[in-house]
Amino acid sequence: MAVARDRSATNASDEDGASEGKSPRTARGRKTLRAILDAAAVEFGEKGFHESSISGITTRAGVALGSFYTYFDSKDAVFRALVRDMSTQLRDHVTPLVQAAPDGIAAERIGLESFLEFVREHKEIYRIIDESEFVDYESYRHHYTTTVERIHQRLKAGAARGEIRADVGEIHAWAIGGMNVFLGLRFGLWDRESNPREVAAIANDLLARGLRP
Amino acid sequence: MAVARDRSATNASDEDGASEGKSPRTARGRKTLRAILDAAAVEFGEKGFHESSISGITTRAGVALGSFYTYFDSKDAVFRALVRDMSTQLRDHVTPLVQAAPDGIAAERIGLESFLEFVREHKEIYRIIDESEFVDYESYRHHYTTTVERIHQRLKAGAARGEIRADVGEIHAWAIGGMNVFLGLRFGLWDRESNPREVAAIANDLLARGLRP
DNA sequence: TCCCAAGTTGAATCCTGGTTCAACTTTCAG
DNA sequence: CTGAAAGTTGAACCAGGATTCAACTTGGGA
Repeated sequence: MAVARDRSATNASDEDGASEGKSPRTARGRKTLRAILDAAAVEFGEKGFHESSISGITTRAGVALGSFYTYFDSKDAVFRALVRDMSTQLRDHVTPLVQAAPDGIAAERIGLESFLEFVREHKEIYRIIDESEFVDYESYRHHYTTTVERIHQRLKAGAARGEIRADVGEIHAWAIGGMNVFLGLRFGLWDRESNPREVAAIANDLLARGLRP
Repeated sequence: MAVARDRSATNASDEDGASEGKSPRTARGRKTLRAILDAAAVEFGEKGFHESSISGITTRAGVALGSFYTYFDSKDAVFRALVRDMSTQLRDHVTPLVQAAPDGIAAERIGLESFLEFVREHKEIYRIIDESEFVDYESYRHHYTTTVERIHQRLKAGAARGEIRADVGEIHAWAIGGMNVFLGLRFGLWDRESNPREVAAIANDLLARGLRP
């Protein structure tokens, strides 16, 4: 839910979610921006981009309609900010857990398991990321490209350590990425009962034999 | 491209793509309906649901704006018809090829390969199916549920024949489904150079060891 | 304390595009 | 051949909602 988290906000560039050259200058402004971003996450997650309205966002945020335009240039702009933000939050949740994995194969199991957990906590993620395909294709492409690239790097690292077959490549990485997204949809979003650990274990078992050297 | 294909149009229910109780009664009407559906596939595929307009569709179809409402109740209604149609076309392309596979593992290879081919021929499919998540969630859920269910059935059949591990289940099916969708996005839609056969072979090799008894 | 930049406000503007409808044309059953 | 049903037409209507803007408020530095 907390969308604009504390960051060591470098300077007045962007880095916070605001549009180019619209960063808040005071504490009051930062508070308002955060309220708008959080409200937008809820509004977009609930209704989707097109059904959402700026006034819906500002009402939720408890600020006036016009204040929105103090921080964002357009409806598209908040959405873009949100996609970047969700993408970052997800990465920040998964990365440290994965890095603590004992080996390359387990890393993928933990990656999936922590992804499932994340989805349970943030049901908005699918609607927001998926809808970026239509609102801002660049963000969409960027999200999946970097996500899969991270998987690919992990696989190569595992291969270097001799834990994974030497010929792993991009195709394997995309296959794993897709597997994760679908399992997240089915067992993270739709079925909130199943146990993420079990799901991840079963999927990982499938993968393990295929990935071993 | 051909969206409303010949069907042994049973009666005046729906079965063709038109809205409830709006089926054409004459040859002229059927021709117009087909033109509208084909145009809608192109328009939606190109611009997405919200950027598309009814007038854009009717212009492409070469008919007047009002004629649209002779066959569909609303913009949503054509979209729904289109999702059902793409979903059916895809199934009809893949199923016979898969059924001719020598064994359960090869079936999945051929399933992926033929899916990649289909995507190359129908770039609209991703935009249309994906956007149904926002326009008509039921259709969206239905599409993926039935698609994965088909994979699941194949796996179980393979298991019964002893070609696939006996404990295959829904999780494996969703994993494969996700893998296919992502590989389709990356190597069917984005990169139109790569060879579907090779991609499918590599992905299937990953799977094979995990699926064998 | 005073002042100005930063921030807030919400009514008014503007525009897009879905949907309606009444007049007109074509088809085809009897 | 003929009339009613089916189909066609596109101008006009209308709602929703993004964006603008000029007046107003706040807060912190000098």
